[in-house]
Amino acid sequence: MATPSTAPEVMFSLLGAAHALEDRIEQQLGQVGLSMSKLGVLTQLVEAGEPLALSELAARLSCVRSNMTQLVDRLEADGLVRRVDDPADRRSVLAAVTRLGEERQVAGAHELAKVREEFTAALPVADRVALARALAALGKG
Amino acid sequence: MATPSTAPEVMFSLLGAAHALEDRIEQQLGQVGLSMSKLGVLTQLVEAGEPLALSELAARLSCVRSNMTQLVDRLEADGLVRRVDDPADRRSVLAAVTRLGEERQVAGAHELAKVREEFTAALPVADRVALARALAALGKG
DNA sequence: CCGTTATTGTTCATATATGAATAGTCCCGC
DNA sequence: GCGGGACTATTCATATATGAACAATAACGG
Repeated sequence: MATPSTAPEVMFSLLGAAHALEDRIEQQLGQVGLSMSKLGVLTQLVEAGEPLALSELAARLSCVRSNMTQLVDRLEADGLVRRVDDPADRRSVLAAVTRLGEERQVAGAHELAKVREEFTAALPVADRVALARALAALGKG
Repeated sequence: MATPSTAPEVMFSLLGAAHALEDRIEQQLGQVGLSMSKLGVLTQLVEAGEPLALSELAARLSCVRSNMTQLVDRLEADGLVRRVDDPADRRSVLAAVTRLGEERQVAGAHELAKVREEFTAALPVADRVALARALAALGKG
């Protein structure tokens, strides 16, 4: 017989594991004065290699625009990003990463890589493959 | 050769899947005027069968006490919970579930069960077992 | 062209969460 | 007994997130 009683438990295990992982990432990023949200914005800007509209950032990071307004407010207060007028569209406001922002992004990515290594180390290869497959199945469903 | 490039991806897949699942749960609970947090408190109170101190609730739900203060504020405003003095300890404040709160807890648990069924249906048995094993490995690490 | 529609960022209200600071209360060692 | 340390809930500041309402601007159809 299978283990029917594990079904509900697994869902909560998934939520719990993700929560713990998030806490771990936030803690690690906190060491360089970043959060997952802030690093996400900086990384998008660095990868794009040019200023992006707040609207575009919100779309890429899957959040609403009002959230990006506040996030960029805080990043600007931190000196990691600058608001720039969009010459092509007067409605639009672009976020440009600063020199300090670029440096911080590198530092943040490094901290994130550490957590990724921890994660990988804690998970035997067979389990990692199985986890990937299971999550893929969930994503399709 | 293994698939080294999947390692980082899996970590983010896990976060993404958990995020999507949480959104789904919140959406479903929203139909009966609840959130995960609120349902968590109500369920603890119903299962305990007696009023619990806010401190105890915070411990059981793994959050800080100031969060519980606010959560119980909102639950009280919703009429789902009542603050009661603890006769045995004047520092303590107990949360007592109301009749309406009990009814709502049942409704919320029902909505949650629906999501659990969806979850189970989206995940082939083999994947569910593999997922459980992988999450267990993560928890131990 | 010009009016309708869509888009953009911001503001506000709200929900959830943390952590520091505070006031009240309890309890233990002496 | 009582004084100091531990525990209680609350308040405040802050971070993150959503969604509604709004003003400015763009874009498009006729």
